[in-house]
Amino acid sequence: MAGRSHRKASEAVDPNLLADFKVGVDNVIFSVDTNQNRLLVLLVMRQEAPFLGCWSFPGTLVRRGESLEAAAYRILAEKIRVRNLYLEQLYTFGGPNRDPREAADSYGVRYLSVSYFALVRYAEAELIADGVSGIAWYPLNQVPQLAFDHNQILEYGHRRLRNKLEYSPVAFEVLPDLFTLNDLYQFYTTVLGENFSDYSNFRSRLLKLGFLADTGIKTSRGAGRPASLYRFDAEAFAPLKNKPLVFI
Amino acid sequence: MAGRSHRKASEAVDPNLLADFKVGVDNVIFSVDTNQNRLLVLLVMRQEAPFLGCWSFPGTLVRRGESLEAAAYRILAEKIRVRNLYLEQLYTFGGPNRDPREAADSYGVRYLSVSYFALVRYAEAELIADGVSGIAWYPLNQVPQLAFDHNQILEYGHRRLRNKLEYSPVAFEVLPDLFTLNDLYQFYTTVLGENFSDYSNFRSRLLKLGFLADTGIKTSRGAGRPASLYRFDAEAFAPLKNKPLVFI
DNA sequence: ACAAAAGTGTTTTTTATACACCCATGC
DNA sequence: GCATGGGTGTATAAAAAACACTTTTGT
Repeated sequence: MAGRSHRKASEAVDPNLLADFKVGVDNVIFSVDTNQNRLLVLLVMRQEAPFLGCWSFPGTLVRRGESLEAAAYRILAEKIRVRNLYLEQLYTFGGPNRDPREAADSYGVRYLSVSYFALVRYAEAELIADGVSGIAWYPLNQVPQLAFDHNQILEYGHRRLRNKLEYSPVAFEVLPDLFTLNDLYQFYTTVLGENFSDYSNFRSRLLKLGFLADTGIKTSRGAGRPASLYRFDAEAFAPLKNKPLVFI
Repeated sequence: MAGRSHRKASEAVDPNLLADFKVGVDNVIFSVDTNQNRLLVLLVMRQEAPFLGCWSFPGTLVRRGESLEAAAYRILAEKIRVRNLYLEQLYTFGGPNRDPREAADSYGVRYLSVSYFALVRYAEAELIADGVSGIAWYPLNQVPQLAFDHNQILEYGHRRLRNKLEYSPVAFEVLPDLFTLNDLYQFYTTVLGENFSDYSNFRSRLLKLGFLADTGIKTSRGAGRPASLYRFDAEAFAPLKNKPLVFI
């Protein structure tokens, strides 16, 4: 066992063995376009090497005195203005050679990425285009080759979204404040796949839970009977918060 | 918005603003003592400052060229010999001032901890006592004040264990190779709490799933009818792998 | 009038829950 | 023979799944 010959002490005696890191934070920001039933992810065009001109997640390196989460909020605020935001840590990618800058630097600085998972409302989210850097919502099935290992990070984020949808009310972080039950259903099907449930059953199950308030307002989308607009009632949901498995 | 005045470019122009990190890896290693029905976690006594003499999770700093996971395996192998090991990333804690060494160093090196969640079999796990450092299994409800933010990490790990128990077969990573259905039931109750299910129902549900193979071997624990020893049949489980929600 | 979308209800099947009861062993 | 833990079965309640049907709009 290689580690045994140097044991604990070596780390104190020969600190040169330790890797030096810069820590980056990358945000996988999801949203949904209710009108077109498309799941979206926010990409920005890199303005600097490495991967100049490549699409990537909005990211930044962590500054002195700054917490990881604060860094995540910082780039987010640089790229997008939102009223509502859901944010949680996703995963940490830290293998050597995941960032080409490592090779160039003979002192062996490593780049580690702590990724965050975010949900915003499409209509409320105002992208901050500074005229220089590209920024755009991409439908999930049209995401191109991304910088670094960001395609892998996206995989992770997508899986997290699918899982969270089943047992937590994250859908209401992405949907507009007022939505029809069909909007909600369509969102679930686009994320979870066609055959997750019958609309009629989905509908009655959700309504029975009692945290969807009918505003009485009707909305008409072309032909057909107008639908009621619903609102997520956080108070009514509160008692169910720690109960397992409420959706789907 | 403070970030706006320097924007992206500042990071390249004034790299002093970036924090320099050492990255640590800490393992939350769980096991069960089937005989006493106790959920255990592995702690080691710190041999150096800071928190000298304090109990903590086995951890190490990541070396040059070493991946996070490799570092996790490395300390694990230094502290314990196992035949079977389940390991996955848990969470990354990286706020400033989580490590007292940061304050001492005027150059502002930060210490970030990527925690890992591990499961091992108690009977097969051989602790490596080097005569110098303390190492011990602690029942979860007797864990003392730990070094750094390790009590918080433990919280996270415990929650992860509870969740995973419900939808994945991790129990069989901690239980001995051969176990009685009662062992399994007891494990679930100690982790999930008394009232998660009736024994009889738990039993028939699990058996119906078809991946528990009865070896026919009987074992007697004092009085009462001897119990059958079962084995987890990975092959029979394979087709259920990606199905949601199989347990509890 | 009729197609399209919204919304309701009913039937069937499956799963969960609560127990009651039989079985094999040690003392 | 009886206490102790192991193991089986059944009756009831609840939830999931399938699907038929009504209602309200636009054209």
